[in-house]
Amino acid sequence: MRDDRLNATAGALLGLLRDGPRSGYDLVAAAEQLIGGFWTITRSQVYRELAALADRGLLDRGRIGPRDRQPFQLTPAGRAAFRRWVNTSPEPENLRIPLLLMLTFADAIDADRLPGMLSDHRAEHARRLATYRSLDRELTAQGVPEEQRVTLAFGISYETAVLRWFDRLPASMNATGGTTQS
Amino acid sequence: MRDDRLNATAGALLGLLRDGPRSGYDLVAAAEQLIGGFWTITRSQVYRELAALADRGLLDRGRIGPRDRQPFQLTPAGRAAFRRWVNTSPEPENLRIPLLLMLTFADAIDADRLPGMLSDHRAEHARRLATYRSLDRELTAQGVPEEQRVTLAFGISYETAVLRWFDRLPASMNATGGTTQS
DNA sequence: ACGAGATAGTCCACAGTGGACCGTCCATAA
DNA sequence: TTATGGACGGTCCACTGTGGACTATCTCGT
Repeated sequence: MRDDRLNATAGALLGLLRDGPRSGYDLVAAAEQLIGGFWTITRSQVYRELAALADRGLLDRGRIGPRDRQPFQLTPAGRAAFRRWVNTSPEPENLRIPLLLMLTFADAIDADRLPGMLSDHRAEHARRLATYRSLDRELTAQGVPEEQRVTLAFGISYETAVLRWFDRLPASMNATGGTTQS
Repeated sequence: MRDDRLNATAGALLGLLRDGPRSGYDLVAAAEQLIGGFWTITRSQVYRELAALADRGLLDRGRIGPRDRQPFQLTPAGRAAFRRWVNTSPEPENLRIPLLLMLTFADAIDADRLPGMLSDHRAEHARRLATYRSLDRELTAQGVPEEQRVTLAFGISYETAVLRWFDRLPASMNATGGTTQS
């Protein structure tokens, strides 16, 4: 029995395919929509993984449709591999935040650029928080259970914390000041 | 004038070398200690980047010391490149959280494994929060200014938010319950 | 005198990112 | 009617990032 472990991306693809055959293109979109903010998969990687999974017999390639569209579907082996993967312990998270890296060197940043840099990033986080909140309200209204909104809840917690952090930066960095909204 | 842009890792290395010559090994340790939680650089990458930076004339290789230790030092061109890099706008952050990915598929996780998985991760975050807090107290006591503790402040905000998120997960997932501490 | 562990580096396979590029199909506007 | 802009669907590549295996060297405590 050969090494049948899956990386997280492969596991996720199998998981998404439980709902039925999809093309690589669809899978990218589905992943983006499901967990975009806290997991990413790129086109390049999806097609690479799909090919590898098909080679390992975990997926079947469907007939090529219009625009070279090729759906993939789970095989029984793929379904089993997914079940095994989803019951392994998740790897530690990985956060890469260039803004924090730069702030480590804040002494070398031109004083007149820093506030703009900060407020741009802050605005982006505020935008995301608003998006998450409105999406959460919408799903709640549609009766989507809490269990299926935990990622969204995480996003809301996270963005809220980030905004608070921005608003508590030392005044010396935050010359333009921050107005906390919503 | 050729393309003189730096990736974030290269920029960070140059930044760390402002304090004087260091070896790759030291740089890994310094980076880990400075911003370990929100930026990472691995051995392999450091040596790869150092070689590339030296080839571009941004670093000078020092004499090889004991244990093949080779220090690198900034050239004037390197110093200038750093200054340019640190004044570019930081790229968007990138968060990869396998736990959230798995929870997206929580319906397929064995009910008896889920609580353990969650509490392990929660405990790890609690540990980190404690570390950050104690380090922050220590640095504050040493008179390190707030400006040099913003990353730590971010860590504290972040871990606090994550713990709150854990504690508010639907009871159906969190069978063992969570006791918020500290 | 020796073994454990820290120091320092090399190398490789794999994973992940972003952009360039290519064709196809469809709606709509001139 | 045509053409054209944009959405769809995929390939390919260079670069960046991760983790582990492997080597050698030096230090320190017993």
